[in-house]
Amino acid sequence: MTDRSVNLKIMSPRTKEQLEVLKAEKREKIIEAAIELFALQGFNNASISQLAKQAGISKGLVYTYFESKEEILRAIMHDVREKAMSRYEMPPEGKMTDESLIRLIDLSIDLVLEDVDHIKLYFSIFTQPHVFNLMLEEMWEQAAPLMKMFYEYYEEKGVEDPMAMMRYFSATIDGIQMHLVLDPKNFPVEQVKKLVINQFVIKKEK
Amino acid sequence: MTDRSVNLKIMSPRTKEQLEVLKAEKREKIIEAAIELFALQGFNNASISQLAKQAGISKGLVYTYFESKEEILRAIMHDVREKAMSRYEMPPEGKMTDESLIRLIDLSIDLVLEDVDHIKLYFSIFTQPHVFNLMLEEMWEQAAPLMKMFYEYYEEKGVEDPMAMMRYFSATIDGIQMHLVLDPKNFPVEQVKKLVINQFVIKKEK
Amino acid sequence: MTDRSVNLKIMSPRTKEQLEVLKAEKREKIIEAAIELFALQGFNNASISQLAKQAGISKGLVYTYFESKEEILRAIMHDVREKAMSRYEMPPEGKMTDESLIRLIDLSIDLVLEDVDHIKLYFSIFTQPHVFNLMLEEMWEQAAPLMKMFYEYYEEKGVEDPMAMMRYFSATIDGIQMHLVLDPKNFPVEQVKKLVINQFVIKKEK
Amino acid sequence: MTDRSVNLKIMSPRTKEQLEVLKAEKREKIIEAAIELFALQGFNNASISQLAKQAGISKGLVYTYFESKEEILRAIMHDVREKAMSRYEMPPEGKMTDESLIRLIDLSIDLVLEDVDHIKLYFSIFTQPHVFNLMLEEMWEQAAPLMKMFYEYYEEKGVEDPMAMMRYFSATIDGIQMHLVLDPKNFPVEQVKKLVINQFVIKKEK
DNA sequence: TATGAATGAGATTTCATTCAT
DNA sequence: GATGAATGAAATCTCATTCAT
Repeated sequence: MTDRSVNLKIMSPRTKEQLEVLKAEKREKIIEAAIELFALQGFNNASISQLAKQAGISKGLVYTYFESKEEILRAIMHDVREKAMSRYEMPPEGKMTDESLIRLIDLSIDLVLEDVDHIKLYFSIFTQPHVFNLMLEEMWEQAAPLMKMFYEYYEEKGVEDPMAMMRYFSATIDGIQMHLVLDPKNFPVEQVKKLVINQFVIKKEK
Repeated sequence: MTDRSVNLKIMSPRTKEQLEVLKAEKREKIIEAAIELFALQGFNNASISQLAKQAGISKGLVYTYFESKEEILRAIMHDVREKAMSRYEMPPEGKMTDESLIRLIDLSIDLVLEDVDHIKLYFSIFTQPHVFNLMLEEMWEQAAPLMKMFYEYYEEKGVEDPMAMMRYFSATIDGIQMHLVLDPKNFPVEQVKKLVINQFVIKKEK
Repeated sequence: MTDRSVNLKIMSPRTKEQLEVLKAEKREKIIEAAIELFALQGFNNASISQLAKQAGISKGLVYTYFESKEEILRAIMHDVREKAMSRYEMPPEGKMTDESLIRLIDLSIDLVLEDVDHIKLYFSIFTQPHVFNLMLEEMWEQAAPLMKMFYEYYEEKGVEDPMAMMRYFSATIDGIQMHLVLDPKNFPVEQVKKLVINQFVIKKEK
Repeated sequence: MTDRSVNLKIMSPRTKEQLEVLKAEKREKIIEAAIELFALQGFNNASISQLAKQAGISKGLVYTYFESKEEILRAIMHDVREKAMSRYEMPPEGKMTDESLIRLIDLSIDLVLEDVDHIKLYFSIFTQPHVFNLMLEEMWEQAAPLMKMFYEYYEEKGVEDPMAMMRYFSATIDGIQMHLVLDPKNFPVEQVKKLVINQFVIKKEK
């Protein structure tokens, strides 16, 4: 007991920033472990015990960084979206161009391949009724500006029903992402990319 | 035949046929309740207690009709696929035609609309890691003949990469079904149908 | 419904005795099934469902013949003792003789061999604390006259401590019975019988 | 070093050694409670709830120390045998002597008297069909060397059928132990010991 | 900050017993 | 008498969360 208190005395107090960084790092560690575990076992079937073991810390410590199991989930979901969005450079002046659209298609497929675990989890969580309702609003908020751009893009290209086209496009992308997650090894990524671009990037103006 | 005959009436057990019918009916009742409950709460979060209450029976009785919670799940999944397959008339001689393909597209969308609850459940269950693995094999078995027909269809139409086209098609359909489930009211069904048909039904042979 | 009631009318009513006999027979059938089942699975782990199936009747019918699961147990125990006692011809004038003692030793071993199932059950039930207490009194009542005879027998033979001898004897017999039950095939029955007789039947008066 | 040092004291987790000790102590506490409870109610009829109450802990905690109800049982059985064996000093050079045999007889009776609860439980568990089979093998392994010594002992003493004698002896001891457990207060221990020694310890070589 | 023992609510499942038919 | 669907209490076990250290 005394030994330990002596050790403390010689440790210089950390600055606030250092502490913040440490905290963020440990949070990240827990999230990484959670993604792997939840993706493998499902959210409900994975226990905090397992998570703690996977992260190499104690059960109790998890609750220093997260208030509840659900909060871990929310943090993961947030991260995934954050990461995805940060990679996409929004088209200048809020106007979708052919090039920007092609980049988006590329990215929406590449992101899945780079991180199948995250996305698999994303799908499995996301389709849970209870979770889905929690996130719906936040998603629409994030997606709204992009949707608007699509609409205007197809409108300008003279597509008959730009709204339907936009919906069709986003459904197609989600379908491809889902299939990628379920069977990333055999999916013919490059050929499908070409087919998507062929269909949804409209080269000639009317 | 009046009072006396009443006294003589044997209180006899139900016949086997009666029991069979009653049993099937109650099973159906439980399944219906389960679909609604699981779709609302997710499979894991719904308890047998809740299910029993929803079905208007006692907890214990559930186990007269199903051996475990998982068996209820399997029964539902089986029903969904059964129902879907039973509605699709396979193309004659195992050869996909334009008309047959159009019917398939129609049906794959109509089925969802007719029974959003079932399909929502199907998606939410299906994307659970553990469940997905359980069903993968069974699904491929069912899907294989259809996939073969697609391949041959696109091959004959002179499509450059029939395999990719087939994969693209099935991903697209799944994406649309997912979006339908998530937002059945606002999805522009008919317009999207047209777009799908336009893209995947190839009218002119090369 | 009508058919069956018609059939009833032409069946002549059974006499009371016939009914009694039928009832006793069905009881016996249930008991036989119970012995086999309980001996195999243990009393607690065997369910009434299994018992009914084994006996070839319905669950509900069991309760026409027995008030509870425990009553079945008591009936079995009673039967076992009944059967054992009925085979032993008490010594005349309540005085134990060498011959009578030899017969008793023989019988106490032969009975086990003839019906290992019953006795195995008897041991497994009997050593359950709760059951044991229920039966203790009844057993002493039954055993008391015999014990008295042993005591007088050893007293008359001039044994130093007849009470201890009597206790030793009954413990020995129970030990042998237990071993017989646990391993009836390899136990050297005849030789052990000889050893027991040698020790506990005292040929020469003092 | 006074007030300040108090403030500095880390609320640190217990060291591994401390935990090990505490854990072992609590395990022992649970086992003690289990023995008492199981001996009183029987293994099957005693519930984990009752056990937890008896041990003064929560239901859940039982599962921190034991994986299942059965494991508690195995732990008890193991302890009983362990304790019994540890008290018996095996005869030197693996050769049974008169003195060693007398000590064994003494011990096999004294052990029961010292710990009727354990042994009562042992009998009640042990005669359960399912449990008995689980333990048979382990028991024979433990008993085999002793049995061999008995055989050789009686062989050397010129006993006619050493195998039968050995079987007879072990059955007798078990019978006595059983009777001791059932009625420890009135059993004439010392006198019966003498009778056993008289019979099974053979003083004169042929 | 870090630990993991402890809690207690709740989940799934079993089963003796009842009762309408 | 005979059936087995139905009940409901209770059993075993799990786990998110708390808290003393």
